[in-house]
Amino acid sequence: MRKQLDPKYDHKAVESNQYQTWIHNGYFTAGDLSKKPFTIVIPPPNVTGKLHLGHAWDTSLQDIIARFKRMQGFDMLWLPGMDHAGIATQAKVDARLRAQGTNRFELGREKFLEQAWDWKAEYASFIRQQWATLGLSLDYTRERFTLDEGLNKAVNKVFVDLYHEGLIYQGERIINWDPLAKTALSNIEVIHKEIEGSFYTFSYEVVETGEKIAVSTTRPETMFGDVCVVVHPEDERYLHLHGHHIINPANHEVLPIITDPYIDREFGTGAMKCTPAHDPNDFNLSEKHNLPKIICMNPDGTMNEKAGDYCGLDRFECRKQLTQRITDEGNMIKIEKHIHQVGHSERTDVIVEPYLSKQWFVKMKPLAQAAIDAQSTADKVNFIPERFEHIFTQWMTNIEDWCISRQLWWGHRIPVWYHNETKEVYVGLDAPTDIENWSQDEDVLDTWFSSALWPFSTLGWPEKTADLERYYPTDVMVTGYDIIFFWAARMIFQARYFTKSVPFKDAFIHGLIRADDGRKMSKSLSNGVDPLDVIDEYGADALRYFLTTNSAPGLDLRYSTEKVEAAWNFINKLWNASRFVLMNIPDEFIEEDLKTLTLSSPDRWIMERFDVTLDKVTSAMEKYDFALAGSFLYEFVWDDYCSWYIELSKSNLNSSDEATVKASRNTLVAVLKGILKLIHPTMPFVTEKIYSCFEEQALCVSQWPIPFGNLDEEALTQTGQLISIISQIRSIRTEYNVKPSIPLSIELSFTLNDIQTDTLIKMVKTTLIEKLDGETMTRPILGGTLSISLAQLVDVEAEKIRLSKEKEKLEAEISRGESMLSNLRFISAAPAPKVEAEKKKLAEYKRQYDLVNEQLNNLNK
RNA sequence: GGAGGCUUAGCUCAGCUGGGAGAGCGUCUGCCUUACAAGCAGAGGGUCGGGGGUUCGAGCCCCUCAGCCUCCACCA
Repeated sequence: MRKQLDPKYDHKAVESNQYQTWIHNGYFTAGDLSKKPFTIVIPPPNVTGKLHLGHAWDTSLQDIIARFKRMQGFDMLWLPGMDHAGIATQAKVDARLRAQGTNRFELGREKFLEQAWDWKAEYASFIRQQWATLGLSLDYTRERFTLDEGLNKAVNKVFVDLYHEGLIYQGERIINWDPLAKTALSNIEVIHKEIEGSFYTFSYEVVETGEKIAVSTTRPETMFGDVCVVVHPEDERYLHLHGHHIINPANHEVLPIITDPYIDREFGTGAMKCTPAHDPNDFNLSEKHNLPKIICMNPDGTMNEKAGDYCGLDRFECRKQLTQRITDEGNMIKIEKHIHQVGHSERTDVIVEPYLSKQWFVKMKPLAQAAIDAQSTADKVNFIPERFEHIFTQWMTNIEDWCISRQLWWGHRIPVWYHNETKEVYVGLDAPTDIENWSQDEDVLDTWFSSALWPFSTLGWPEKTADLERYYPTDVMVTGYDIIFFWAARMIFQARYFTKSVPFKDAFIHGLIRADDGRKMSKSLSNGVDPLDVIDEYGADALRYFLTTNSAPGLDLRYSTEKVEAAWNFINKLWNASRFVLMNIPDEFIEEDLKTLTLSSPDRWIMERFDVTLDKVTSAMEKYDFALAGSFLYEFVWDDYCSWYIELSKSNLNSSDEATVKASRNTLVAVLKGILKLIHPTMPFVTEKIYSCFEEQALCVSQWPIPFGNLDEEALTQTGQLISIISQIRSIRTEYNVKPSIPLSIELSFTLNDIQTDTLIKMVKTTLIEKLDGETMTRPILGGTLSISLAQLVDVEAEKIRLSKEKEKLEAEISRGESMLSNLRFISAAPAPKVEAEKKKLAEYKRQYDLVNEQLNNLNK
């Protein structure tokens, strides 16, 4: 008994259990050495929480590519994995511990890490479940985690090698400090937000002359770390003060006045306080002038003993109290509103403190330059859309050294040991043998340090594994433009350096998903949409179709319930069309080769339409333009297959001629199966379900369609004419308000066969007669004319108006065509097929014009 | 201060190398036609942000103006 489909499409019934079947059969396990490999590694989601719509989008795109390539006959490897997400996960575990009334310091490093691993296990299984719900064709036999042992080896190797090459160094520099997480951050982990602050101008007394000068700052609390006041050497206002001293109004210490051309005379008062330990520019000045660097804050953002009475106070509270005191002492000149960009921690959102600290850095210039240079060779990363390459190269060009050490516990421990007595530094893959005399660096590496190695470390690098050999470099990386800097760029330069190749040939960049109000989805706005909720209501197939067919490449996507519904409706359409096919084939139906059958003209017509669609869809998918592919499929399924072919096939299916019935059944099935294949990458569940009614073999491992190649011009014309007649009659019925239930008789300038005549009756309740009596009107249709007796119509005047409009339209078309074709520059410059097409069109318009004109004259008689 | 994106039908958006303006939703009209009323068949609706230029031909290329958005950036 052939499998049947439920009368109603129920996405829950369709989507449950399917995934397990795929996985159990190992359909997604790569390794068929007879095929050409194609590789994608998943951008590893953070184990900080459940996946959001952005992930659903990103992974759906990858799954489309993976399923498409698999069906095209590639040995498809889509490697899954997750990211330990250092600071983000640690913050989550910290929060959980806080809720349990404890903290990581009470637990100690080891116990804390156990907790973190528990957290990871919990969320990893949740994420895997979400992947399953989405239907992602991942090879779980190769799943990796950024903190697993193999990746740790890769990380250590990279660190040690770069260190020995002089590309990793330890240095005391101004870094971005997160006082809440108490760790250093890299530049891109700092979010600059425009906020309204105050611009304080204080009065400083010059020791030698007793006069007062004005100095401004936005951060008065850092005055405890000031070491001098700097003016421009040629600033006439201050020439007489060179070599003099001032009194710091914060702590009344005497500081020198120095000069440096760095100072912008136009800004503020032209006199700048210098705080080397709390400002990168001031730091540079201090290096140049050999000034001391005074740290006045603790790692948690409170003031230290340098702040005197304010010691222990939070930096912002100190700011408040200090400015009050200076005001009380009469040294406040003014406080102005000041709008400026202030750095915030990406993860904790607190204001970042520029802070002098000893950290590990990657020297970026040589690495970046190599990556940039390679982009002008054949062995480059193709960014799709192209414009993202400029964003990449620009960033790489202006890059600063990368601060990679983090004062966290959750992450790859830095492979550096310090000798307990000699303080000697040892950097190596293995711990020193006399380990008892050494202490390992307490810090861990930036999460992105390990993510940067993801495309090759997951395949076994630095070991020369078979997988690495076979699947690397990967073919495409799919990711959002928001992490080009964080991730894509770093993968590229690390791969370049360590594997001497690109990490991926294509970088397919998509946008961000937005809420239906057009704003970013965010917790604070509570406009976020949970993919699982959407799937529950509409199914994963509908969600996937929505996500992948509703935006242009590289642009953002706005969530829209209506469009998810439209996707559901499309699936419903496909479902019902499939039911129609199943209803019209007997249980014992066995497919036959279409070439051996006597195909009707609609059969050939739909095959030709399919071939055209196959071609367009395939090439759109090769270009990752899934929106375009989706619309081709939508039109073909809904318009060509359902609205026309199924309707036209009904007469054939009812035919008394066995061969006609057989051909029609076979065509219905063959084209439907082709459709299922084309749609499968986008909507795997419903297509697999329907396909199972026709085939034993799973759709996901079936072969991508090949063209029917059964083109027959005459058959195409015949069906084209039939469609033209039906459309014309439908228009006439609407124009003259002739109810569909009222039969019409028409006369044609050419003949139709019995089945076509039958179709006319079925579809538009119209019969064909040889010669109409009385007055008629005649309309042009494809390759001929259609006449209808005026007696059957209600309103002759309306026809006159319509004809006049039609005439005007045709006149315009003809004049357009004629002017184009009489233009020598067009004839010579335009491509020949274009010119031919225009000639053909003009001839057809002229034919129609003559007809319309004649009709109009008749009616006006 | 740099860089990029967007502006097309009432709404949300497509429009690939320049060669007759499209879709979904919404609106109007008519249909329970045995795959589908979450459907079917028709219809209406746009001087493609403004201006200029290149071209035989511009939604698409160039210049310019305006509005919205995003990213990058150390001005105290």
